[in-house]
Amino acid sequence: MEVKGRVCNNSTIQSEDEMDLRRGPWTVDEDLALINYIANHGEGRWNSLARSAGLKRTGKSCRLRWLNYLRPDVRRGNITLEEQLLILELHGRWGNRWSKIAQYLPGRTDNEIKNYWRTRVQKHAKQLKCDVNSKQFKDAMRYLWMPRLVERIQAAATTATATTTTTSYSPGSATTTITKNNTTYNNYEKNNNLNNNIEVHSGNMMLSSAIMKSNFGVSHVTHSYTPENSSTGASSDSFGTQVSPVSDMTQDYYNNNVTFGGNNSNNPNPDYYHQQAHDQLSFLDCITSPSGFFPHEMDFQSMEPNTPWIQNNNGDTSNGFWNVENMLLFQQLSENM
DNA sequence: AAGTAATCCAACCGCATCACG
DNA sequence: GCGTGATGCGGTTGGATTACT
Repeated sequence: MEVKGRVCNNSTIQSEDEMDLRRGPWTVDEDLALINYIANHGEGRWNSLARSAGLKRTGKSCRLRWLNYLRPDVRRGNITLEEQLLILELHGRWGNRWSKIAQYLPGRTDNEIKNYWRTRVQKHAKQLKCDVNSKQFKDAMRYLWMPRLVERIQAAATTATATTTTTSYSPGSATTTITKNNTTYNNYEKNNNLNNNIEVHSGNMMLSSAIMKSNFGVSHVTHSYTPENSSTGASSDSFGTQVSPVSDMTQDYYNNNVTFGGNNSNNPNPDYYHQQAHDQLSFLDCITSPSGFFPHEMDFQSMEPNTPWIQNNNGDTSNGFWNVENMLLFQQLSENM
């Protein structure tokens, strides 16, 4: 698809390049051009970058493509249960502040989170015939959906085998420790050393661990994690593993064989995780949300994991979450509030 | 197998804010 | 202080894919 650029209303004469701007899906060649240019010159100054790289794209388009797709630390694949839980919680706190929420889900872009919210969460609201921002729906999320997610995370954690990664939680210091292959990493600071393969997010796990501890008496979680094929990695929302349209050279890039700015850094933006570490939610923040995440009256601990309202016929608990029984429970819940 | 509906998500748009001369 | 360009953010769109009939 090739679309001519718009003529500015001030009628200034546009250069040939500006008049020939491309729009629509990016080609592999364009991706490679952008990747190569950023590998050699770094990112920023997107308009001039687009011109210098020989891309007939706007700077905006280049920036978006890089940030949402080509950046090496962009995480592909399903939104995990932990991530779902975190998104629900953080959205309850900040609303549609997608970029802010994305800061707490390393590798996830604001766009991806926004899409998740619009497609999955709003779908549930639609099924309930209520507004996604209504108190009714927020309560349903808080008292039905989120506890169920916690249960499933716990279930996945306890049944996991072949563990390569453990996550522990230290209440006093609000520190999450990740251990992989006998190497220990603390919080985000060393996340970059995980070579983009291990994808445990301490922000998520801190929240999840905290909730598990406070609601289930679990103080230490051992968590097996294989992003594309694990009980927690596979979202109950069924969307397939995405294959990036990349060539061998791009694969080299993903395998960290391309250096950035000649400094051998795998991450073009080394401050990325430091910022997240700096903004990290505290443990108390996590378990004491402004809305009162788990009130004592709600005894989720005693809930049977296989109560009918939790599962549909397929055992799927997300897409089919709002079945008839859920609706009834939801109604009862609404009436009691 | 074919047609249709539903869903997903990459990309675009407009607006707000920031940085700089 | 003002103008301009760059950047960032949230909302929306539309093509591709998947599910359903």
